[in-house]
Amino acid sequence: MDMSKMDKLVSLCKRRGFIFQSSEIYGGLNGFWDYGPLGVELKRNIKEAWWQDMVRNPPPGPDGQEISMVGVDCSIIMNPKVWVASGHVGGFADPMIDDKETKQRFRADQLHVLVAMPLSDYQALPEGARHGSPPQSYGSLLDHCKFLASSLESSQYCEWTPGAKLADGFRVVKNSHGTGMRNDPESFGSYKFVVELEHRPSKAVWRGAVATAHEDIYARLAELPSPFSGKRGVLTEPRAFNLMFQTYVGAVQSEENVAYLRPETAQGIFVNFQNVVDSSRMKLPFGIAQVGKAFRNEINPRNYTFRSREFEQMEIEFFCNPAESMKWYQYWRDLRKAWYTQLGIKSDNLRPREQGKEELAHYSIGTTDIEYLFPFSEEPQELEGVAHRGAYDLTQHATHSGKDMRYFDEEAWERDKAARGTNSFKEWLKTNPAKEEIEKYSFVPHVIEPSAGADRFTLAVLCEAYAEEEVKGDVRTVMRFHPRLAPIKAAILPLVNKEGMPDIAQKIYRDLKKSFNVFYDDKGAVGRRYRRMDEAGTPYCLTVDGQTLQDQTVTIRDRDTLQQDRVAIKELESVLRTRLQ
RNA sequence: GCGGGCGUAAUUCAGUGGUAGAAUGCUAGCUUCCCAAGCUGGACGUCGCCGGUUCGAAUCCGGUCGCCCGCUCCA
Repeated sequence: MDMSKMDKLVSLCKRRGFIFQSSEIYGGLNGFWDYGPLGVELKRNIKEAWWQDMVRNPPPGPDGQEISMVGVDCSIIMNPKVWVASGHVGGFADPMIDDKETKQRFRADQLHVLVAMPLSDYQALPEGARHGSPPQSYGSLLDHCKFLASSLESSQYCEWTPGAKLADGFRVVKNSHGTGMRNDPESFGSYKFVVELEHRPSKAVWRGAVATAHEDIYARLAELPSPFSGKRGVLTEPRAFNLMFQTYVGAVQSEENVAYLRPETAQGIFVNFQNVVDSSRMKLPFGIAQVGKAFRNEINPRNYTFRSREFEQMEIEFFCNPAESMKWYQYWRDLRKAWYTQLGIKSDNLRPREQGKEELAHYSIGTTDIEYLFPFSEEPQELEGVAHRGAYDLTQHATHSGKDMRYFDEEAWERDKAARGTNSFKEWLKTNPAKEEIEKYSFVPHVIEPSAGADRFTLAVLCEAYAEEEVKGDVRTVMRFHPRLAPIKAAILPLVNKEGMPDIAQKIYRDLKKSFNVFYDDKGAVGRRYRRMDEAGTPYCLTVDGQTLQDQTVTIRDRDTLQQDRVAIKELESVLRTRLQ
């Protein structure tokens, strides 16, 4: 037998009831998984450890101060405008085009087809529609695309290679790997037309732009040269890859009541920002946390539960004064890494990785991925992203909802108002103070977002825990969970099924299960029962033996060292409590 | 979505056209005072699903679903 560690782990998870394939008896469903009796305990323990350590009892802040944290639990389906504001409606629905020959795939909106047009027409384009800067609004974007499409009739497509020979008056200004689009109309002066074909593999500023006009432009895809080979006739029709799960609210399925299952829990926090401030007397800095399901229609779920279409997030949005935001960013980045280490993830396998500038989302000032080296990959994979999101989200929601998302710093105003010569902030505003001065008191908070994957961490814990070792010529498979996370905390075992041992063991079991998830087992030889508990990752086994009958003590076996100590029955609860911390 | 591989018991696998197997696990009883021991029994598979070829299909063919690997994707 030569199975990889990952194969053996997957097998154990199925066999012992950690993880099952969703709806397995019907052939499963790609990208969906169920947690079995042991898995659900493990995942609950993980979520509860997170809530306890981040929300109820977070460690002190960078200056030793108490951290203020509260939770919310938001609906999965929200007003669809939320997802317009967050950018998911525009950014998450990506039609893709394949190059049939080279098997390359790219987002349709990364195929830029700029068509010939007279210079005067170019100059007549709205400012935002000219190359180089993103259109200011969705509307102008649409207009721009339509305009391009309507001029297709008079267009001529360039060949792939820059400098390729074209008809008089045409030239190629860029190739696929060019950077920055030519935005200087003067340079077009000596040419009647400018023709350009571009494929931009990097994150495009014009996301969705051309996609919105695909009926017009994509009708001519067959004539377009492939950005990879320059060959015509190898591009497929764009196919929609809608990464948001869509549904309908109400019984009538019409365009007006389309809604989405949330692709992240974060937006529920942002839209409730003012509610929490108003209802809970929260003062900056403070955080709002949420644990919950999120849904993404991944193109290709892979690697066991790692990339699932339904998954659970543990997210914090930490709101702070912009002036202090970098301090808090560093605080959360370090704290989140330390948390994983604390729960038994070896630092060798844990890689914090600062994202490069070119990787960052356009709104992010900095992002650190906390990555884990899973056995299924040679590259570390993301467990959590700690992102400095600036004021982006609250500003977006302020713009789209028309609601004020600013925070008023009463303490700062109380401190300074005498110097400002008035008690009323509103009165002071009438004196037309400088913007920077106003923003000392009233501003949109910056946000630090530690966003962790509950299922990903559960998988990391499983991978990290799996171990095989040789004991007296036999292979022992043991899940070395941190005791806080272990699904079963202790097993209670009568050494043999006679002399009243089962009765004593049952009584111990009934007492302990009020406080811990414990397991009673009297089936088979005790060695076999120990091994069964090793596979379940149970840190302690309590065994009732002959001596128990004499002195009311039992043995307590340590999963990792196999050492046994004697403990009085009446002290079991406190001993366990200590050892399980 | 593409290419390749695979799908038989709870698990890991054997079985290439003729009555579905092994090991482990599970289970009942005996034994057993400490690490998958032993003995004697037992249960468990419409061979992923649908269709076709054939007298006859786990086996051949087509489709489909799922899993794995590589691309691709992962605001």
